[in-house]
Amino acid sequence: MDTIEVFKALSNEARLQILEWLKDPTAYFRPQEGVDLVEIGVCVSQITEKLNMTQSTASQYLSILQRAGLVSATRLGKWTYYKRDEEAIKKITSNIQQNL
Amino acid sequence: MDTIEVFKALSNEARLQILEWLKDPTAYFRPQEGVDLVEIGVCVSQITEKLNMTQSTASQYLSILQRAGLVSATRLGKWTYYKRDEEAIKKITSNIQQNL
DNA sequence: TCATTATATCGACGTTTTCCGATATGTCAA
DNA sequence: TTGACATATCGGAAAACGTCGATATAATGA
Repeated sequence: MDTIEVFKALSNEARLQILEWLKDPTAYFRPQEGVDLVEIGVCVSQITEKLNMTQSTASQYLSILQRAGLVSATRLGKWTYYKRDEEAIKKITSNIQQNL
Repeated sequence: MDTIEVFKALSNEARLQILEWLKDPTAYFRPQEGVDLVEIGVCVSQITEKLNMTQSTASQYLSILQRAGLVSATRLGKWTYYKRDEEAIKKITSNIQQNL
């Protein structure tokens, strides 16, 4: 768990926004054909749409969040679904709490 | 309390190092003529020395930490003493814990 | 007042980050 | 297989960051 990578990932308004939205996917995203937004996650297109940035940027930002261990990805057919990794986030915040 | 500024301040190895040292000043810094390292803080020269960077950089990094609310500064004579603002840090970490 | 010392600020330059458009890859359906 | 769609990756321009040396400011003491 590289703390600096986590802080870097969190040093960006758009990425914090994504994490925020993913806290309550059904509140922020349209329901998806036979996919449980909460269990599986939200696809890149929907995040791109809300972000008001290009698909390229959204994809890269999701990658950064994933590398930092804050979200996880699941590929299903054409779609990649991203969701928060609450376990990991709990470990990270408790680590920050303890060591900062 | 600007969260992003905090994360940016923490996205740097040297600045994290400074925060770490300031947790236990007497362990990492020489005693200072009639100044309580713990109560008043550590002066810029001593931090510069340990950082292995220039005085300019140390001063700027301390400024960044201060603007993020992580440390506070006290000027006494020629010296500026920096110490962790534990109150603020507690608020910040608890805020991260709660909102991340 | 002047020299000295501690700190802050300025200007610069290389590196990293931000964000984009273009294109490649993967997947499905016809 | 081909076309269409979702996502990832590449290459780049502009902004921000990391870090320095030089210089300005503040405080002290001779």
